[in-house]
Amino acid sequence: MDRLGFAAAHLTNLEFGRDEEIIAQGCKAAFCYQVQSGCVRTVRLLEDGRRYIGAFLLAGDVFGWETGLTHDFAAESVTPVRLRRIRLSVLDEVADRDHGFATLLRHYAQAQLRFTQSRLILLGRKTAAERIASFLAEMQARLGTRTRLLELPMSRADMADYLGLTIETVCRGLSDLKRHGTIAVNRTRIQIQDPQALDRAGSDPVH
Amino acid sequence: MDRLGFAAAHLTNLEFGRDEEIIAQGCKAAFCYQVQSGCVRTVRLLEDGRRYIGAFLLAGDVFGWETGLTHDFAAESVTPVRLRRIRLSVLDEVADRDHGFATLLRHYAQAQLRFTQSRLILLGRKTAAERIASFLAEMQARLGTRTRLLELPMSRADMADYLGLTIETVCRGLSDLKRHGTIAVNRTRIQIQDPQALDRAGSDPVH
DNA sequence: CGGGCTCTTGACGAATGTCAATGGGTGTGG
DNA sequence: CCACACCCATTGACATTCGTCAAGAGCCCG
Repeated sequence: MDRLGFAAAHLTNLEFGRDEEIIAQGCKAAFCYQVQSGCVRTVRLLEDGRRYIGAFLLAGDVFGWETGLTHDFAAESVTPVRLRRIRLSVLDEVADRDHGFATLLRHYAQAQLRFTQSRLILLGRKTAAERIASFLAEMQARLGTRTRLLELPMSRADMADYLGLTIETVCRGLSDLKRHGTIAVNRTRIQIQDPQALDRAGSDPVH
Repeated sequence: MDRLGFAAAHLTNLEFGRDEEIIAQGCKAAFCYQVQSGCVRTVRLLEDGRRYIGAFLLAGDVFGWETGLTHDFAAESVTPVRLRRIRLSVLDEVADRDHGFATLLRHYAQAQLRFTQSRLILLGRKTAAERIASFLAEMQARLGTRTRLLELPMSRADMADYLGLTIETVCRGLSDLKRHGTIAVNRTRIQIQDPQALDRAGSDPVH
């Protein structure tokens, strides 16, 4: 999605601090956003307070474009973030004029769909321990650290709501991995000591 | 996706019986398919035999197009089905020539993504009873029966693997709804007696 | 140094999975 | 046409996993 840049005249730069609302749940969809730096979460609340996190967005990721008329998910900053914003109507116009860009958008949508589908199996069929291990593997891949030290941007509560678990279960899962010597844990700092054991614990058939 | 028809020269019609394999998991992606009649499921297996169903496809639905190089999910017929098949490379060509079709594809991908995301919250945060009620409501909407009689095409095992539950839990959930007078059950025939109670039981914030 | 976070751990309970037995329908072959 | 067998659905008893509630520890910031 780097070619978003060529519509530069229509881009607005924005900044948010920690834990601020970027998009309200259910509001009318007008803009989409690309993360320049920092981390954003998409959030959906049920009436009784249950919370679910649809995605964590990192530098380069785009959100808010998959929407229909309204945003089904809210978007909030996890860390301080810098964003670029573009009007959805402009995005559509550009896609109409520029074939290559339209193709890019379509492929991006397909990739997102594949990613989301593989999360379904995680939530539908994996145990708590497997979800946690998969999550750490995912984050290591996405944060792109060749080193084995992960600096997670999000809290345990965010992890829990992303994985369909509770805070306590996430803690226990991390502690188990620690006991087995697979990782070392210090708050949001995770040292991966045995990557193969981590992959095995996540039991990901693909990736 | 009805405009698939205008590439008629490249369409192949296919038929399958009950429980046949249409696409093998992990095979190279060459074609995509549209359901003409009947029901198809997409399936993913973990090594230890756990099974997950990604989607049920009904008449009009398209599958196999969201793929990268290989199909992450297998596709199998639930009932006897009639399908139309088109080569993915042809689909891309048509999208390159025809703006409107490219836009259609993109919007279809976005709609699928939104649907899949709302399934994440179902698997991540809903109880067994809520999942079952949501499923029945979904099927009623998709089968488009104005009457309140549902003829489910799939077995309890399929429902369970779609909802991230076991067969037994699905049965118990249906029995509970029956006890409350919300539905009547006879195998795959479901009579919805109290649609409002069903919606409440599913606690869907959107839709 | 103290207050308020978040994280961690333990004890317990509830929801769901597992294992097993039974029942009811459907299809097939006699 | 009937009988049997098989498959699927259902139900019960029990086990396990995960959530809930509660307490305490560590850390960050004023």
